[in-house]
Amino acid sequence: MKEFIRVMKVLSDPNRVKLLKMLQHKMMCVCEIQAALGIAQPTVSKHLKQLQGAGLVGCRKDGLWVNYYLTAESSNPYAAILLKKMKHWLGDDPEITRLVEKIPTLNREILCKR
Amino acid sequence: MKEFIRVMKVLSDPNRVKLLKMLQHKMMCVCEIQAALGIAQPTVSKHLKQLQGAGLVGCRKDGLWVNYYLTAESSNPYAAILLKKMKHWLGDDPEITRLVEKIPTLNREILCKR
DNA sequence: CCTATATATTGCTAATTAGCAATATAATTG
DNA sequence: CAATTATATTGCTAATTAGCAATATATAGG
Repeated sequence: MKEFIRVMKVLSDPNRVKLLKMLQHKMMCVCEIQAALGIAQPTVSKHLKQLQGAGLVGCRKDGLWVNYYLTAESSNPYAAILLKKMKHWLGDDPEITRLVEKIPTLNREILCKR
Repeated sequence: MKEFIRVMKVLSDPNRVKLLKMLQHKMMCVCEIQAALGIAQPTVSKHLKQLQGAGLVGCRKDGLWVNYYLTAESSNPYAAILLKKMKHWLGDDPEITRLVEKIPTLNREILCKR
């Protein structure tokens, strides 16, 4: 029950959903996500921590950057199923499409250093 | 997006999840649900209203009673899919099984009148 | 129409949480 | 090791919400 609730709770925030939809297209670092969503960096980190706690995303350090990605197989079964379902969802949402279109223009070399 | 968030938010409360799992077995009136969950009647009504708003349950009046049931086909596509998925979920959760076992013992004629 | 009863609504409180600014940590570079 | 930079953590505030008690609404029976 607790596992289920955790996934549902994590999926009930628009910014976290947008974040997952972006990660469907590309591994991303925190500053790229921050630029795309237009929210403060600590807020992004907090969202990512929750997504990680629910088994929806994982990360790998690469120097100063930390790359976040969708988990291939989660320890949380509800996470795995919902992630799969979400691939077919919200693809036509205007807010999501606008975000996804923005992804290729993000350049972490330029975005950072501030 | 809004429809999706709404379903996820509604599904991220333990009492609402328990309620749905009970409705999988039987149509129930408010006082039966109240007795099963052990929470105040207005709280039950509020949960039911949210579940209804997300397209997860419907209701039909029968005299003084109002019978709530899982929606066969919801206007909210996410609701429909999640309801279907949930049929195979949490069946082995101890809290859920305890609740479901209690259902046959509930008698609305006795429960009410207070 | 008056009473009883099942459910809905309202008003309130305590707990949770998304957001930010400030600060801490960690890794790279000179 | 000192400076820089990407990310994480902490502390705080405003907004949301689960819960209850009190009250309102609606329906059945006398």
